[in-house]
Amino acid sequence: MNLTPLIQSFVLHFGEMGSRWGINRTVGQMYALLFVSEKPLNADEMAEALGFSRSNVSMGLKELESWRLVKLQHFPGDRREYYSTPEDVWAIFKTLADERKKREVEPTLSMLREALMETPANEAERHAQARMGQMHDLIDLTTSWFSDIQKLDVETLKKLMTLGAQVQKFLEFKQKLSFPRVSEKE
Amino acid sequence: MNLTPLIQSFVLHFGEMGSRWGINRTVGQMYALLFVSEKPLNADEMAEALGFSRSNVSMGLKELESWRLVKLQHFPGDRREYYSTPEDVWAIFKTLADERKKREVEPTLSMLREALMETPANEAERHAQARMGQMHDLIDLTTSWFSDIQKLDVETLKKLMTLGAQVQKFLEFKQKLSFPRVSEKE
DNA sequence: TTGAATTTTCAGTAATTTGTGAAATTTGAT
DNA sequence: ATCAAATTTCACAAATTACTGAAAATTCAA
Repeated sequence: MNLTPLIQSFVLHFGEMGSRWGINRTVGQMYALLFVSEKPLNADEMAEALGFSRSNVSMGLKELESWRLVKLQHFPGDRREYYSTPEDVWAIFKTLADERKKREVEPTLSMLREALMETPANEAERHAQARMGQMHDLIDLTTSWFSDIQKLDVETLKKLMTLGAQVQKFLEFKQKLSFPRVSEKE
Repeated sequence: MNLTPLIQSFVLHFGEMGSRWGINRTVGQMYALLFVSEKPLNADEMAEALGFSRSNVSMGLKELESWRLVKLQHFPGDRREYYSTPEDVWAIFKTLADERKKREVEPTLSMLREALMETPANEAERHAQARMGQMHDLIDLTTSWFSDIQKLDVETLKKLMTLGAQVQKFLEFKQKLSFPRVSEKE
């Protein structure tokens, strides 16, 4: 791996983290390399920089494309394909969240909903369904909220986050508007 | 696996999902089994229900304990250890988030901060640092916001989520308070 | 069309991760 | 202290996943 120590440590860390999140280590490294690269890279450059076989890079890029995490482009007079990552880190984050939602959250919600349709055969199943219901509601609420939030433009999102737990005050305020003049209890 | 089809499909799905998130499939299944179980289970019961070896269950439980995802308890006159999951799904979610933050997010932020301290040796490194800075800020903002939000009690949290993107209105409102009487342009 | 450049596929191997059974350790009742 | 019950450890085997090189397929310029 002929990268400067600075970039190398980033690439290696990212590969390591990737593997903890169910992403192949070398794919994580490829992504990290593209992320910090000044200019788009072709597969040979990546294979060379990371010390992987050309075919491994090809498969890794396919994987990254399926996650919509890389952009493909061409340069005039050069047949090779050049890859890069979007510049906007928030956009990247959103893409990743969307894709995980589609691949993991939605199938899980479907499975839970189907299980909840069944008539429980005994007390154990009745209890299991109650638990699945709790899990379903948590996932459902969390992810719909998340996609709501995602629709905000980045600047609004940043403001919201910077505000942090202050939002609580807003909720209290809203509460008062809905039930004016009610005593302070609760 | 001598479980009813309803419970079995939940357990299997959960194992599958676990493995996509970097969690050993059998550990995922063990967790799922405990999650839907009416009463705490001991290791032998789990091994029996899931068809795993006793030693595999032992290691899986250690793993789950390290994530603080299971509760251990004893019953009078029984030396064996019984495991269960917390009843409150939101509490479970928070534990998981805390643990992932500690294990993955914080080390990543440290790595990024260290990289950002270095003096860039050339233009490529300068650019890489800029990118790492962007990533650092996103992770930092997102996670501090998340831990702020997490501090809210569950009821408030639910209200907030139910509100969804309406929060935007709050932000606009706040904006007006900070700069009253300024013309409407952005 | 031909053929060189480029990318993809895939069968086989390598590496890693997971699971097991037997042995060792710990626990607690007597 | 002793011993059986319970749990943990760990070396090995099994299973899964990742990587490679060679061959096949695709692309595009001439």
